[in-house]
Amino acid sequence: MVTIPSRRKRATIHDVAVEAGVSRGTVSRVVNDEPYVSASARTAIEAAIEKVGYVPNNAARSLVMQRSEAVGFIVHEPHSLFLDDPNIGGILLGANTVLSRSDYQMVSLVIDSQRDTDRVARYLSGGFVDGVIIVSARREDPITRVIEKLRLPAAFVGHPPEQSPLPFVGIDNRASARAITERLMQTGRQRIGMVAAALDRDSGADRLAGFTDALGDRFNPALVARVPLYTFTDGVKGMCALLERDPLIDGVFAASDAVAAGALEALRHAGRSVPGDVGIVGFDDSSWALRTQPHLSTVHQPAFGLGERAAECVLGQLRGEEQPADGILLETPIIWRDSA
Amino acid sequence: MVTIPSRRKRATIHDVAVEAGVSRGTVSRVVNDEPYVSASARTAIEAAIEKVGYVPNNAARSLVMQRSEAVGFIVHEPHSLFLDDPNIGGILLGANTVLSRSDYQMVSLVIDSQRDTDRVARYLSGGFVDGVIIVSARREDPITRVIEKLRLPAAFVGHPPEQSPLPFVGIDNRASARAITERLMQTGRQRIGMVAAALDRDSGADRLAGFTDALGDRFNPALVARVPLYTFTDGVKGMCALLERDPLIDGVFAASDAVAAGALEALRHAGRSVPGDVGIVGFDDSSWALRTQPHLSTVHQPAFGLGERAAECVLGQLRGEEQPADGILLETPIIWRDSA
DNA sequence: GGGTTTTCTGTGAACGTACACAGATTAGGT
DNA sequence: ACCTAATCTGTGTACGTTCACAGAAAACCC
Repeated sequence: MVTIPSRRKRATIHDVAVEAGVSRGTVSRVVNDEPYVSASARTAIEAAIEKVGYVPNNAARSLVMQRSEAVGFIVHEPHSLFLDDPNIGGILLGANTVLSRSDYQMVSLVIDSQRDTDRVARYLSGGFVDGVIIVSARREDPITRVIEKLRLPAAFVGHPPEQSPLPFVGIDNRASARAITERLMQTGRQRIGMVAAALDRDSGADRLAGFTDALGDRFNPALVARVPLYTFTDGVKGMCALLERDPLIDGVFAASDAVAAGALEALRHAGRSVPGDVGIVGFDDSSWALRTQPHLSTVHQPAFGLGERAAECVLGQLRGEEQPADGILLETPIIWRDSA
Repeated sequence: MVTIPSRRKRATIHDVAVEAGVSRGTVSRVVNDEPYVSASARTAIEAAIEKVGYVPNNAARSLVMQRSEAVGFIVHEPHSLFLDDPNIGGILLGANTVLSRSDYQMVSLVIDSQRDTDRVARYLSGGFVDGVIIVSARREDPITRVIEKLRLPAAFVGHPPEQSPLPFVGIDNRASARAITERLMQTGRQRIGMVAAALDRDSGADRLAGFTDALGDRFNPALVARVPLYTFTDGVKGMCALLERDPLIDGVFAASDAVAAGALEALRHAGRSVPGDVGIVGFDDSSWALRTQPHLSTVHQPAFGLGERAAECVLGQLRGEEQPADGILLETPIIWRDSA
């Protein structure tokens, strides 16, 4: 009868040591290429590693080293973020680029339910990551408490959580909204409205605030349509509402590019030309901006840069450097295209 | 002089034991809520855990348990996938949903460079994950070899890697392309062309093959425009090429919804009406499909379902169940809207 | 050739947990 | 009151590394 070695155990550093006729210590030195190992020992060990198919066990390593060389990238509310938010991919890649350069493994953790929250909290607590980057749409995030309690090096991206000492990297939504609204006013529009979205989030509220800042005395509360989400369909609805309230409206600031695309659709339906009858500007400079006809004038959101800076912030903390208590705000250039 | 406990060491199970006046074993039983522990001990231990702020160390646990309760989700070529591929988010959420239900932590690993490939390979080797789901656009993926060598439970999603025994979950691109082309033919179109994209990938090549299958004798090689990527801009280019070759073209199968959106743009520019002059169908049923005017008739790709099945496949292997050697193909219903 | 430095190697302890085992206590049935 | 069974608890070992330390060997200098 033949015994089937259905699942052979993984080779350990000890197996390599006996195979090469040396001690564990010497093998360890070769694996982490430290000095003070003879040429003969080195070649023997390398051959042995190849022969037994040795790969170091990270769990054991991070247990004794007290670190994992990994940084978590937490995405909360993925339904809205992954499927609608065009920035998330850029942030992710920016963060990965920086972490990769320092040989940190980025692991993204998706939180999609209460169960996920608990599990991710356990994961973070368990020493599987040395730091964490959080992209959250929520003002108050239960995972924030866990991170604070663990004193885990962290960085928020997008906008800061309420009442949290954690550092963050973001953009100045209010100033950017003000800037692009002023630019729209300079085109000579007289009746400017806004489709404001996601007012329950900092970003949404700030964009509306920037809009009113820009209009000053000329602000007309009736020309603000409020919709729940940064989506195409909410853009359609919001624009329809504005047209009903003022058929002569000639300028619109949409809270996001997706909203702007929806507004464009509503205007087309209503027989208005853009930018002829109505000038419209968006926010994000996402892939939406070039998919519409005409292309959108919008505020560029430096997604990749946000990811990079967040990663640098976490790496800095890992190196023991003190980080600025205030958040970092990145520049948001205005991209002027054809829609206004 | 006051000593500042700048970074207090994390409490261990041993600290809890001392605090509660019991042994490590009993604490362990409480933490993993096993039976055979008295009510008094339990309350004392729970209080002690709270007091010293104990959180179990996963690295130590997975070292002794020889498993990590985590499954990797590898995304290769994120530039094209995250930013253009509308399916990735759905796959990710589907996989997470299933894994979450079994209390597995899903960790996504992004491969964006050679350096990343090596690091991810080390990460997988190191015992940080018990299994892996791979979403790759590449036919030949270096990470595949690593996984095979490690005998790590795995599942490919999208389409199978070449010459690999690893199980996969996907759709039948060829049959789906054939089906929707036939549906387009049934609308009475006489001169049907295709904007074929990404012919270096299985999906791209299969979609073209399905198209020629459907046309049979009526296939006209001149009416196939080949473009490199599944993108909007390539769609514009491809459609322009088709219009040049046959100005009377009245039906188009676009290799993806993004390509179809580009084609629509080109047709609008050329003054053709859709679906009046030209009928057009896409592939993916992505968010593009409802953003265009008119909405796209397309092949629905069950992204969420693909993720679910891939996760189930990996979980099955972890439970020791034998998996079907052949891949699993999911249904792809045709969604008929206004563009044809 | 003796002493000092440099290079190389092996050993034991530690990291924080789970688990098997043994021992102690309590409960249950005659 | 005794025996058996059930319940509860503590101890030692193992998981696979890294690191400090102690020696051994080689190299170098007067």
